[in-house]
Amino acid sequence: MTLTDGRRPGSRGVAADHVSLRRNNLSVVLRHVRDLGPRSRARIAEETGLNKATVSSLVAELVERGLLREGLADSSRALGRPGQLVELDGTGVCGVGAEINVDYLAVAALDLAGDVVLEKRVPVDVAHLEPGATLDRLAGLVREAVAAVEARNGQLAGVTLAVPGLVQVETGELKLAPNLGWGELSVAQEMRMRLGEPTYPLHVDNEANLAALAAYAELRGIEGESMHDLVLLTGAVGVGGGVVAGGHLMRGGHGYSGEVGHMPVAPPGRTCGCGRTGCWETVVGLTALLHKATDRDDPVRDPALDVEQRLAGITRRAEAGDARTLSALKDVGTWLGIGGAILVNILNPDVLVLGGYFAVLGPWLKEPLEKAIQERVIAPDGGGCRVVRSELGFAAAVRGGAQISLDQVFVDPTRIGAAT
Amino acid sequence: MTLTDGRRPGSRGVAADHVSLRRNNLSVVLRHVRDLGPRSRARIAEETGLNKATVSSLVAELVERGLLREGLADSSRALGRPGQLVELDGTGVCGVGAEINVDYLAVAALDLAGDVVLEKRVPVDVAHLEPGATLDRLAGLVREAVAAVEARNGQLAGVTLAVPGLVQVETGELKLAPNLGWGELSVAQEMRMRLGEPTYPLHVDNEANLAALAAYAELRGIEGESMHDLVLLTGAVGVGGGVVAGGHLMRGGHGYSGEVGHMPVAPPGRTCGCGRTGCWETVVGLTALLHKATDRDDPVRDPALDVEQRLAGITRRAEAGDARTLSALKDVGTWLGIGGAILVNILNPDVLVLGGYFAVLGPWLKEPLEKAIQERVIAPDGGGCRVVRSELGFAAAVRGGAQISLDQVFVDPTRIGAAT
DNA sequence: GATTTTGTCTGTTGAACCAACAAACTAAGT
DNA sequence: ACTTAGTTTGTTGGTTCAACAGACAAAATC
Repeated sequence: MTLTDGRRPGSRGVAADHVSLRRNNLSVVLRHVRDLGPRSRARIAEETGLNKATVSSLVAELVERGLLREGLADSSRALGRPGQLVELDGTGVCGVGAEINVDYLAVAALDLAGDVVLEKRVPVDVAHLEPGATLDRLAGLVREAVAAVEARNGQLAGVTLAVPGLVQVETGELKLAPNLGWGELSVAQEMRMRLGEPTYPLHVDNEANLAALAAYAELRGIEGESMHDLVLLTGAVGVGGGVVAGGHLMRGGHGYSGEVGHMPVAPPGRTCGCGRTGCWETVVGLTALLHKATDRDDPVRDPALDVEQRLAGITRRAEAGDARTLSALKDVGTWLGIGGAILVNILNPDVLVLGGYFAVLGPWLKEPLEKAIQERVIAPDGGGCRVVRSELGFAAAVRGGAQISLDQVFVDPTRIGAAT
Repeated sequence: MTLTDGRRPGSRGVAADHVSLRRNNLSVVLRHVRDLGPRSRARIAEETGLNKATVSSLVAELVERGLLREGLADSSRALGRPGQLVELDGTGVCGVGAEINVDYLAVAALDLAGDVVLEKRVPVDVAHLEPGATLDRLAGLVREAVAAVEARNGQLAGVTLAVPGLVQVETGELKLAPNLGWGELSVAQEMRMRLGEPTYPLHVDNEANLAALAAYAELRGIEGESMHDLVLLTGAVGVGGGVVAGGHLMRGGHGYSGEVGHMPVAPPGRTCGCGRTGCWETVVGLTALLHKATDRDDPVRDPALDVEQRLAGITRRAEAGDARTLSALKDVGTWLGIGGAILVNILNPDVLVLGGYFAVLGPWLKEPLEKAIQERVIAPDGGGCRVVRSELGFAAAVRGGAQISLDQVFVDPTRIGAAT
């Protein structure tokens, strides 16, 4: 991770002075403890290459800022004086993520340790509501989350909003959200107004991007620290894609990257929401699955049901071994692999993560998907890419939003807490 | 650009001390002068935010290392004492790039200012030669380039080899190069042996990746410094893709990214070299163009002709307004746009660069290509992506190889020159 | 000569480093 | 049980290095 850099990794480096040097090393120690767990000062010094005295000084400052705390004595080493464990102090600082999606609003607050302080999701038929009314309700949820953080005496690192559309990250303006039926709208400005011009940072980002970030954090715990490249596919009505490349979220030149749903891979068939035919999401979106697996008058297609109830219905049938359901799932899995192979050939990720409804139905999708990828990827052994289900479900984007707010604290710990 | 980082941007930051602080600021000043041109110390201080005294000290060290030199007096400002211009000293340090391709070997040496010291290309029918024999000949070219650098009394920053295949960058091992007919081979080790275990760094990288890097440097001069995201498409027998995202070369988890030639976008037609049908390169590769534009017994298809002679033939006919040629070019342009739109939707680059034969025939390909992209990209206005021809032609990869060696000097100027 | 700008010089500050050391513990010997 | 040697931890005092701040001589214009 950069030290003195701004947000753009490609930019010319920035001149550094003693302050940035200190900031860097504070960040190094803090992230070291986050990633590798509680450990003594001596061990931190050994592992980071910093001097023992320096580590002591850095830890003291981080403790004063409420980011680290001293824990128990370390009895793991046999000989010598036992060290005092230093661990992440989750209680002090929290980040909040909130999400607008087609049929729900959601919010999450995470503390510095990544533990969930509050998580809430309410069904809302956003497409049939005025944007203003939706934002009113979202602001209510954000206020609840902020209140929960304040009730814990926590400082708020920031709030990040996830939107399923094209977002200009720098300004927080939404350009287009076809699934919501929204056009241009300055979401950041509207929300700042509704939240009473708050002092904490408020950002807006693409839903799939934030979900990818959450999956990245989730999977580094499982797949290991050497995992740096990931593609997340979230299945919903459409298909969203988020890319982490070299440990950084890939946003593209104008923040419009990851629009994978409209790759023209399918044979000309159903017309897509974008007006064309042959789009990937016409064969792997939830609608496509329902059309393949059920008849028009099937009870799972009842408009009164929400996504999760429909998925529960499909899952039940698949578990019972219903032939038509299984065949439809295999079909979707194969198409998922055909598009997935394109992504793997272009991006060569370490893992391809299934999110949203793909994660729920993962057990049935995974096998045909992996087969299709193995057949189509040019690199030996599928480029070493594994297919993995995310456990975060529909909470991935809000988690990612909370995390990206917290990440700023890890990059620059001096943002938080009293000055020395 | 990072400061204290290793090669992997996602890795945990590295502890910094006074030495890395100095290294960073040396790098900042050096890159500042490279990117913004000659200027006085006072101006560098003003623009970078460093102190005047600090800049003096940094410049002195960079001059001592042979990376900067003092130029003329700056008479641009009206009032006051004129400054002494400080400029890049190209003469001291050079980087070398070399390339193995299907029908030629090439080498280039660039100095620190980016000026060409030597550039050479020799036709070689690599596919019908033993790999060992090819490497022997390549080693000869590299020795020529090194000799040219030494003749100028220049220090060699490094040598980078470009190969049209899947390369493991860390080890320098080639995994697969279908167009050469090569399998697994440790190119780095073989070349080090042939060059007599040289002391300078020797790396191996994918040809399209290096070409993308060269195009990035080329276009930042034209498109401006705010350009950070680029996709390069090199047309040859196949199609290669290179991606620069956020100013960094995107390599993927195992270095296998950018394999765009086999996206299944075309209708089932000719069988591709990979054994499947419908691959992108079956409709946009040079062979596809020749099949569309000419009959079997057409003189441009004469096996005695090389690529450039064939292209010259096609160009001549297009300029003369030959209907069949123009129609074939329009066709290829449209298919180029269909695949290109996928890349733009996924990666949202600032520019899509045409390299290799696409650049040569760019005038005829560009219009249908842009039309196809505009129609298929979801983001407004094609995601702000422009289509641009590269002027580097078939020298892009060697230039990129030389540049990536030189880049190391800009990141850490203390690698070069006498210690203070 | 007054003014403005450049670049150097002197001294200060801040942060990391180094070496020494007291504290806290284990293990072995008496 | 008590002592002693050996280990490891974390702090302290002093050193080093690099950036900074301000003063100032030099070199130009007006």
